[in-house]
Amino acid sequence: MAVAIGERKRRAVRGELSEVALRLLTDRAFDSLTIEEIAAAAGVSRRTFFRYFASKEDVVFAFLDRWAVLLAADIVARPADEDPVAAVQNSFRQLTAAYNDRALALVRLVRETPSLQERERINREHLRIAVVNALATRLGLDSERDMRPQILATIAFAPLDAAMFAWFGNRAGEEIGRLLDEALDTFVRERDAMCAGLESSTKPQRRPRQPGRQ
Amino acid sequence: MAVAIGERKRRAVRGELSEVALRLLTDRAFDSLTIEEIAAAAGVSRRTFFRYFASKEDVVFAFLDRWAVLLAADIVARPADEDPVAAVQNSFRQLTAAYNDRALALVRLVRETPSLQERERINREHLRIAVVNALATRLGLDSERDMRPQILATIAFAPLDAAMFAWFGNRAGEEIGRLLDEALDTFVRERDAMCAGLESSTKPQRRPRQPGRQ
DNA sequence: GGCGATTATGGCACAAAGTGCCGAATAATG
DNA sequence: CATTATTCGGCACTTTGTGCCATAATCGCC
Repeated sequence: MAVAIGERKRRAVRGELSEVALRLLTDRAFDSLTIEEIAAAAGVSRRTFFRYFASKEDVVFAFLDRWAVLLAADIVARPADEDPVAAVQNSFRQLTAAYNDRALALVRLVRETPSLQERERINREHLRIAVVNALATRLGLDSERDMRPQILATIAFAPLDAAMFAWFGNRAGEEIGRLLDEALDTFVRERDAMCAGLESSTKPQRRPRQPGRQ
Repeated sequence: MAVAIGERKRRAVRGELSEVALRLLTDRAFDSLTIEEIAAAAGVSRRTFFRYFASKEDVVFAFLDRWAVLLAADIVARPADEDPVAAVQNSFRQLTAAYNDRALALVRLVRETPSLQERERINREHLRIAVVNALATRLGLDSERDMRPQILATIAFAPLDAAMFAWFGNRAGEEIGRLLDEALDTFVRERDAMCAGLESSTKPQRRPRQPGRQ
């Protein structure tokens, strides 16, 4: 039986398709580029394209997905004694530092294409879930029953989100690492005011029963 | 000129379309339901459907969008002296209390339909942006230059997200208000540990320059 | 109420995504 | 070389979403 060592060839074709599509996308808008053209430029048929990518968006995220996987893996692999929230920060800092120009151009493309933004949102959600599970594992908690991993993940992402948002917005020129520094600084300096306000205003309204589980 | 008091009729048709679609969706899966059927059941043509809704998803979110708008408006309209983070909590608590069964069934539908989940993500993003702007206005800050509104919004959403996630997940039976209480409680009790860990681990690594703005 | 203008509607055609199916080319195995 | 599995290409089909135009409903006005 020809049991398909074609796994190697399959990768090659997939890479070629990505390559061609990304090259075409430097000139054209994502929506105006049809799969017909991508397939033709790569020398395969439209039908074959769909055997390698489930959708037009996939051909762009073939790169970006890898980045997210890398980040998640790095977070999980960090030393167990490191603070979980800090671990997320450090992994992020490390991977953004290694960002090459091509990935940066891709991020730009995603930012100005609605259908790609959707995929990015899904990616972020997956990443978040991965982080939640990683944090739960570190703390020895069940993320299905205990809310702490969820809360911790949100806290960890807060400075990241703020930095990314500023970068995507009107501060694209600045370095992402510096923006993250600023976001962390803001977070640390403002935390007392935040928590104080939250505490004083919600507690008198309704006394939450103490959750029984430890 | 027939300047179209048809605004009234337009609303009626839109409502009818929504009504019909939602009724059909109690039996059928979202993906298997075609616009052709919705239009036929409502007594209009497929082409006319697209004059009232831009996509099949819109017909579901005609209801859900209103809820998000209400929440955003309620947050903005809260007394100015109330703590911003607490304001978000209280608005959310108030609106979820008024959640009727239909909206609940809709949320279920969204949860089990990928294409609708996508729209929900967009909704959340819009809501978040609205909250950021509302917080910026309260604090007299420019959300384009200052990261504090971003950070505050994330903090405010953290317990909400945790509560919603638990509710959507394996604790759908419990009351959403109680879950929010638990999330808030967790947040308040854990905040010191979180911030301590974050501080000690990031600062020695790279000293962020103090941002100049006050 | 009738008439001209505006607006909504329906039908048609069309592009493009995505999928199922089948025959042909291709490559591995004996 | 022959067989057999796998991939590829082409074709047809469904569905979404949009542009265009003729027709029917509606409105303002006389």
